[in-house]
Amino acid sequence: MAQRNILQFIILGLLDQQPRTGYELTQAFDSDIGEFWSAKHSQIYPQLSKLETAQQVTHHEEVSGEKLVRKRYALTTTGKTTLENWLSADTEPVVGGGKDEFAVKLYFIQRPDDPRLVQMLTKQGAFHKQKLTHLQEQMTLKFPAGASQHDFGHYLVLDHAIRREKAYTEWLKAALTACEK
Amino acid sequence: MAQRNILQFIILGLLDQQPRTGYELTQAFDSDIGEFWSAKHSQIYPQLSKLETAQQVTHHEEVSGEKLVRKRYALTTTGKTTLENWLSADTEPVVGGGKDEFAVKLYFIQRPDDPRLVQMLTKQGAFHKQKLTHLQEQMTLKFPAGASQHDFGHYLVLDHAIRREKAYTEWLKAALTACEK
DNA sequence: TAAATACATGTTATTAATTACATGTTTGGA
DNA sequence: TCCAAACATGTAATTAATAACATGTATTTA
Repeated sequence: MAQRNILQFIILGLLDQQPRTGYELTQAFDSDIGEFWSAKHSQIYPQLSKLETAQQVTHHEEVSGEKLVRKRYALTTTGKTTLENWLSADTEPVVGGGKDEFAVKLYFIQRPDDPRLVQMLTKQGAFHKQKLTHLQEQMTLKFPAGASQHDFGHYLVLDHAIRREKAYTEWLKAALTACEK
Repeated sequence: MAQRNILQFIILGLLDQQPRTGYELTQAFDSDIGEFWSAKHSQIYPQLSKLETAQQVTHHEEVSGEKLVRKRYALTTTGKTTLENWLSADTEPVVGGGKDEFAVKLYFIQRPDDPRLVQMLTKQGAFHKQKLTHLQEQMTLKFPAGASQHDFGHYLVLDHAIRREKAYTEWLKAALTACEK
């Protein structure tokens, strides 16, 4: 893509929650936030450098063990301002709702009796059902009492992800029904 | 990103439906298929050239009016085979469910009483509700009798898009309720 | 104690995608 | 008949993102 470098703001947001290392930032994209954004370490480390050059973040070095040096990054006041500005700015809704190779494939399979359809739908269904289960487990684990006062954003995105996966599995189920009759 | 050049297969799929010009392919991404994939003409024209070099497509020239030359592309048998192979191949489900700047923003707004929340949720809600309505109109327009034998894939992705937008609006509504109490 | 795995940080090469540049034609309406 | 909008096709510059390259440390476990 060629977005407006949203990654930088996400990094600022994560560092606002708590100071983190590049490694920890990378890990963050493997958990909840990964449902709605992703980035590899090869994108994160250079971005951290740029943010530091731009005075948005600073780091201090931590030594663990004998020689391992870890760089823990934190927001500067400038960085905090940048983050707040982004959070307060209008978010233009993305028109095309993301990319979905599977959906596109189905688009090109015209006939409901295509021999490949059932297997395709079943397989994807299994995957998304499993993912849904995992997300629901996360929810009961992290928010056993429902929406919380602190961590409200976290609750919202988890709920979002669950609803999305639910809708996805239901779509697959309906599709399966529609092509079996 | 750096996908496995899925665009090429989508172009093949679109050309399999009917021969098209680069311009018409571009337009295709503004309609239904645009819900699950997008591409600009600056990506399409070069890709068409590559596909032609690779013998996947051919074109013939049409003259309209005095001098305007249109290139209408069609699949070769090789191209048809490539397409079928792609359609038959396993589709690995994408782990991270796409990117959503709005969702990420909410993630960083911890407090449910944040003064920005209501406006944000309301605004996005209006957009997605409108989009949902538009999609539902498309559905009743194109498939007044429900799922069709021909054009089944088209029906599926429309249904998919509708369910997605419905889930999105319901999430926003629930979020609004949750942060207002 | 050896090996495997996780921790940790970077760079390089390549691909995917958008934005902007560039040019011209056709059609329909004011 | 002029003008705007849609039609039509390309290229160039830049950015975003992934995959692969590269290297080394710390911890756990067999």
